Parts: sequence; C-alpha cells; structure tokens
Amino acid sequence: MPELAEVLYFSRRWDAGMGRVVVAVHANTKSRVFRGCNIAALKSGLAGARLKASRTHGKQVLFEFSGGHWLAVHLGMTGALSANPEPYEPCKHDHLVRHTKSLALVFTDPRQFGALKVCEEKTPPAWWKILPPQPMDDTFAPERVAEILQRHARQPLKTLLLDQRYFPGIGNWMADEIMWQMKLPPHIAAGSLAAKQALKLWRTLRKVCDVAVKTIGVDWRNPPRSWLFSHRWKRVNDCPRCGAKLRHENLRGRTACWCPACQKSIMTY
DNA sequence: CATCATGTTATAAT
DNA sequence: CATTATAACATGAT
Repeated sequence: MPELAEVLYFSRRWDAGMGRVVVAVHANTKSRVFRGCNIAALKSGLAGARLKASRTHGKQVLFEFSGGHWLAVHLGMTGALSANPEPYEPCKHDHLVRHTKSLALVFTDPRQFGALKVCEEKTPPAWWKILPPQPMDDTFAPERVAEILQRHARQPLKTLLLDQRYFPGIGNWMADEIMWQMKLPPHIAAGSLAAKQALKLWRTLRKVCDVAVKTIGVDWRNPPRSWLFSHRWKRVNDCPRCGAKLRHENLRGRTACWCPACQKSIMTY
C-alpha cells in the first residue's frame, strides 16, 4: 500500500515505542525482506537499544537507535508497521518484531517486496544523505521538473512519475492522481509538455504530496472526495469531475486509472 | 483456475 | 553510452 504519505503514517506507528528499551528481537530469517541484510548485526544492534528518532524520505524510513544503530525500512508493495500491546505473538507474515516491556513494534509484509537493512554509524548512512529531493521539499525546483521531462522526453509521463530517482515517494495512485488533476492522459510523452505545463506539473506534484501528507500521513484519513483517489478502487467508478466511466489499462506493467473524457492531450485544447 | 495488486531491480532491447 | 521495455520476485484477493 505504501507511497510517501502511507510510509509517513506507518513510520509514526513505530514512534509510539520511542524511548523504550528493546528486550527481545524476533526475526523471520528465511524471509526475502532480509536479502542483503546482516541479521546477526540487526539482532545484536537492536537488542537493548532505545528508539531515538524516525524520519522518512519518499518511500524509505530510517529509524535511529541508541548506540549509533540505524534501521532502514522499505515497505515494498504490501509492507506495514504497527505497534501492538504485549504480550504479542508474531503473525504469519511478521518478519521483524521488536519487543519492549509493554509494546511490540512489528514489520509485516505478505509479498515480501519490502526490505530491511541496518548499519552502525554516528550519522545517517551515506546513501540516505544523497537521496534526491522529494516533490514537496523546498529544494525541489520547477527547473528540475523541466530538465527531467526533457531528458526522458519519450517516456509516458505517468511512467516517468513513478521513477524514484526523480520523484521519490510517488507511487501508482499518486501518479494517476497527478495526471488526472493535470487533465492529461497517462501515456502522453513527457517531452510534449510546454514550459507552462511543466510548471503546472510542479505545482500539482507539490499539492498532491502536501495534501496526502496532511491527511493519510496524519491519521489515514482520505484525501478530498473531489480527488480521483476515492473513486478509483470502487466497483463502479466514474470520474468525480465529469461523470464519465473511468478506464483502467496497463501501462508499462502498472495499472493506469484515468478518465478518457477529461484527460485529453494538450493538442486538443 | 486465471488475473490482478499503492514496488523495485536485473537484464534485454533500442 | 543513454534511455526504454520487460520479467521476476511471493502471497492473497477477486
């Protein structure tokens, strides 16, 4: 489920355990989520440690523990973080459970596309410090959007929006939402946007991210009913703007949900 | 039983 | 070389 706002929401579930000492660590070592992760280091690093801080960047979460231990979490397609009262018995797809005296912090992920990694340093790991700016960051300039559009001119715009190198945290529903708010079809070539449209894309990116963070990110509340968001997964789904039937089609391996009636290419205006 | 799913990455093809 | 396209990963829901 997680895109930037959902990731923020989940990171805050674990914040409930801030300051508590980890008394036991349960890890389902066979799970794919530990690929590339030193499990022994994870267990020894977290045991006895206290959660000091958490932060997110795009779809990444970074937890800081006492003693210079860091745990990075990516939630993949179906990952989730939760805090549960003790005693807590691990469920089927719980891959990591950090037990404290009163609260169990759990990472669960049925499809195991998520990933965990640990490191021991004074400051956040090097790879964290060089993550590209998020769309709602002040350092994310409109010129950056224009450059990206130029560089990947032949890429469908919706597909380009999913590229984490440029738009960290944007996922399938946010990309569709942005295309819908832009009134552009998902397959329009990135390079076909005029300067004015590129600026509008920058604004739309910021707005969708800002509002998602303030709603989903806070308490899982839905974004405005006027958005595509609340309609795209319904059994019968019509465009909340014009009432036309929404279309679902595969674009580069992902489902694009859009309104053929009001998402027209620029040339038709 | 077949298809699909709010993601990433290795590898192939332009 | 730079960019774009596809398959694979593991499990559950429809």
